[in-house]
Amino acid sequence: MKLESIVSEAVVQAVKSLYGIDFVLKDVQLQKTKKEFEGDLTVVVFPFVKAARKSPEETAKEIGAYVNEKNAIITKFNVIKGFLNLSIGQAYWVEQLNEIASETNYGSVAASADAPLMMIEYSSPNTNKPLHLGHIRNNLLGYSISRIQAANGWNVVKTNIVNDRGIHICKSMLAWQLFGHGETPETSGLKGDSLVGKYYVAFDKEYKVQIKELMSQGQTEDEAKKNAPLMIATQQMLLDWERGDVATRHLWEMMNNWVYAGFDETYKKLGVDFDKIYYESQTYLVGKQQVEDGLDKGVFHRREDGSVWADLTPDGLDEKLLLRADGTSVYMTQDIGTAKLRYDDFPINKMVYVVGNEQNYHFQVLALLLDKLGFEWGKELVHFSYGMVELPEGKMKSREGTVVDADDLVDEMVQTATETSQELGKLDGYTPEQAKAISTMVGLGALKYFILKVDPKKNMTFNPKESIDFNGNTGPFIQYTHARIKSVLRKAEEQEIRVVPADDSLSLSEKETYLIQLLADYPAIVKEAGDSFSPAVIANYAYDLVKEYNQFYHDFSILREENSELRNFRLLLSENVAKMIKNSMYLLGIDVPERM
RNA sequence: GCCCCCGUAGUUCAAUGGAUAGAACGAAAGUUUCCUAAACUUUAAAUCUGAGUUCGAUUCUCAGCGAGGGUACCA
Repeated sequence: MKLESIVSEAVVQAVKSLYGIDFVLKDVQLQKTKKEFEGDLTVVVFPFVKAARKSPEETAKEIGAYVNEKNAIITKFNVIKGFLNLSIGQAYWVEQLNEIASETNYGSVAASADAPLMMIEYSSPNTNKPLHLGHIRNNLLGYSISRIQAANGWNVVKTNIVNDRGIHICKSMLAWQLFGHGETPETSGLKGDSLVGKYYVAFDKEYKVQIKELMSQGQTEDEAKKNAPLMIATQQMLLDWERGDVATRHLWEMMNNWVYAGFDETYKKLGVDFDKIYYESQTYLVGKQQVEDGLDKGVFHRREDGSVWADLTPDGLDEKLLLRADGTSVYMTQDIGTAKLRYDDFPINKMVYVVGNEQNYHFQVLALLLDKLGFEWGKELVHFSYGMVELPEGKMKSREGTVVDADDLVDEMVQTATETSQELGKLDGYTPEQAKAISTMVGLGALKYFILKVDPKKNMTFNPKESIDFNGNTGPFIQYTHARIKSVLRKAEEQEIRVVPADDSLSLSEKETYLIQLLADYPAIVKEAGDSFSPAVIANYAYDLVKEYNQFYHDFSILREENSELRNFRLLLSENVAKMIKNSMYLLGIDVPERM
């Protein structure tokens, strides 16, 4: 049984016996005892003070004395104000360590065949420009949360909806037609997605010129935006695309294929993947059909100009456009169609959308619309809403060229890792392939950890001028600690020291028992990360563990310890710290090296 | 206008309503005949303002100030 449960139960029993009041386990507030006080686990006794009709100190003392006497694993207690600090005997900790050591995947719940299925959508790029830093956060969060939910016993299907059609794609296509002179990735040497992105920017540049011109002729800004020849041509192109015009489709296919090749490279570089990819071009018609069905059912209405709307004012929201006056579909139409296809394809129990918080409203609406259309799972969808990545100057804007390109950033990180390794002489004597593999791991680790350690709900700032650190609370710090432990374990092996279960007659330091306590926390951390959709919980845990271990490593000898039982214990402890580092980094999608 | 988020050391991030608000970077000072110094130790440094609820508020409520996002034919 878990320590927390044992103690909670003991306290409930103590309160009942001492004061005759019934509390439930949930009422017992437990926390790790702060470092500056003696003890392992602290009970907050304020909730019981009223029932006890005594001062907080007295109540704490009485409860402390009771649980100390009745429970063998509680060996000591002390009281400070309303806080009851309990010390847990080390026999318990040693037993815990042996148990942790016996399970390779301690803390993970394997999914059974009939486990519920969670589909997680992430990435969801537009095919008009390359991926940038915002997409990196999305991809890393989506990938990590998939692993975390799998570790919590879910069957997970990772999915991606590629927004491969629509007015934005037509902009790139039109600009390429007008200004491209037949340029291809091969002739330009550019990555396919970058090439297409170049024309998206070119479109915007020319569009702005046209707007300015029309405004100088006396049109308002809104009129000019509507009447600019480029915009009219783009809208025509979208209509041509929707009615299947061969030349338009051909151009579209060609340019999208360039983009896919580019995306594949970036995904591979980031180490993310998908089980099932949907394309908007294949789902939007299903969406349109769903909207038509909604019209028939009377849940939507058509305006005089032909546009279709959902009236959400009874739900406290606005009216929402579902089909434009010209009959073309919008973002929402597509999402409805995609949802329909997904639920036809998979027995989904929970649908998760990893999408930025700028779309909170969109998903509020989507949930309502799906519900109105009769999908019983509509209201159950989870919008895993994460914050924006901002630059010190503010938001990134792809049209203004202030975005941080995903490929460039990864390359820079790996480059910095390579240089740092060389400076420190860490990779001397390694083959170039080995050195490259380690630098890649470390560079990516730094980037991923930097992004994932932040609470996903919060906006975060990234300063491109200051490179991401490799010291302190960073991925490389955690990777380094793993490599360090592995080095010790290799040396132990060379000395033919076999690591066996620990002996409970040892005398352990506080640092050592605290490390075991941290290891034993892992299952609860994995659960919390899953419940709250927060890889940051895992990241912070790993950092705490590693920080604590490095202090231990500094203060104590492992291989040079003369007492062989103690030496064995420390090796076992180290081995399991390494295991937990590796397991927790796995949940973040970060690899850890054997040496660095 | 309306709706939603956010405001913690110089900077980037932590803190289920609980003890003296934790880290990291940066700044200052130290640790290496010793298992990897990408480490360890020490110092200085913060809850936007004002009320309220509470035994107890960074956390909850209200008001103010400041920043960001959304808001009906972009995705």
